[in-house]
Amino acid sequence: MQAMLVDDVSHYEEGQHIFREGDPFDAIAAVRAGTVKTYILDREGREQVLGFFLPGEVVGLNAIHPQIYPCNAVALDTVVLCRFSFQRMSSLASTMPGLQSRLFRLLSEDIGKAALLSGDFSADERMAAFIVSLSRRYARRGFSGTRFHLPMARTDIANYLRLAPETVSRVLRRLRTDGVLDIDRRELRILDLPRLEQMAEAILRDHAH
Amino acid sequence: MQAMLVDDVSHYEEGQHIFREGDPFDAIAAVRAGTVKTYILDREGREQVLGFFLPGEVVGLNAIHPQIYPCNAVALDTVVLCRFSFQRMSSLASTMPGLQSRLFRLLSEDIGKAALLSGDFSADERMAAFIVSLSRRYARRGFSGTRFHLPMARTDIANYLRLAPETVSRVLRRLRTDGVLDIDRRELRILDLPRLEQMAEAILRDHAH
DNA sequence: GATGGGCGTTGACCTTGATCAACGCCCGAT
DNA sequence: ATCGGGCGTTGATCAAGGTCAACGCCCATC
Repeated sequence: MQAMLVDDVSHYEEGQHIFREGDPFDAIAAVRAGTVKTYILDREGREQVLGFFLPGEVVGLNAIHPQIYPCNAVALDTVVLCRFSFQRMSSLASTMPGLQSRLFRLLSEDIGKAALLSGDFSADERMAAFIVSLSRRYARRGFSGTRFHLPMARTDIANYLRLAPETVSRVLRRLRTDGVLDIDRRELRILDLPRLEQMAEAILRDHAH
Repeated sequence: MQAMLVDDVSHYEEGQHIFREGDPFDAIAAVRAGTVKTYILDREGREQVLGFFLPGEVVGLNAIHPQIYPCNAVALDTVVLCRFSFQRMSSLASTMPGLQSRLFRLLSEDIGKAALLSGDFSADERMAAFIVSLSRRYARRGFSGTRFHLPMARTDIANYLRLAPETVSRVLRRLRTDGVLDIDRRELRILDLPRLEQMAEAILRDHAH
């Protein structure tokens, strides 16, 4: 069924844009490999990171209405994307309840995801939630959930979590000192996942499966 | 069409619960009159406000998946609700593209709404955005956009905006001192809407009509 | 009328994370 | 090999808003 709907498989080099704010929305994009970052630029041209998308995840769902991408998406490393025509997809959804229900589900999950940062959480909690979320998403796709490479810069993590980069460094150092994780630049190893999950639970309570 | 789908019109007194966390999801609830607050309770039983729903707005969309309400909804004053069976609605959506498209739109708008608080915004910006958002939503339904009664307590506003109640009082006092608005307990009058909108624009950029 | 509870406001003090100002490391270009 | 730029880390200081501790107002109940 999925092969039936794939319009396009495309490759992007690190730093290439997949879509830009204002582009017309016509397809749902699923990441097959690599990592995608979405961001907006504010009035002064400063970047605000909205999210990171790992293999198996769908980018740009919030463009369904009003059919225009409200943000930019850029490849953080080499990315492979599968595109599904939304027009064709929603027509088929009319006759295939399973597909319609799948779309409702994806959209409903995105509501949950957007709430990740809307709480009043400490820097520790945010950082823990970010790491646990990555861990779970990598594990869900068959990758290691305790040892992974961070494809995004500290400044991007900080921006996404609405923290200063200095604070990200400090929290990571504290977590390393406490024996919760080990980190060397972008190589991360989780040493005490239950501890991290405990720190993250207030944030991730809606996403425990 | 809408009359065709209405299962139920019900009334709630102030303080009555409309649904509770864990209740099975079976219908979409549209507010016809009054105001609804949604909240969750954390592990220690503390309340976290998730949103306020005005007349014409739909409560509980994020329950579509996984068919269980993830939060509580309570009437802040006398509330009239219309319920639409989601089962029937989604079957009909399969054959009526207009309805399906309307559902996608409602869900997509909810993603946008959840992002309201996910940024790194000052107390002033949050308060301004809250007031402008209320103003626009009241105006959209034909009520006055510059003079309205706040149906929720300061503690609820503070909780929703992730601020302390003292801070809400202080910001409102500052805005009154600056001549931006006048407020006496729950009666609010906006005196300088452009100024408020300017303060709110970083937050509301995604929600401009 | 008196009392109690809920709500909102106010001032003083405290805490968390941001800002500012460096420094070190790594990698690519020359 | 050297240099420059980007990235990450570290320490000192500052600021926004939270916490704590009141007080005043309003309304319902007795």
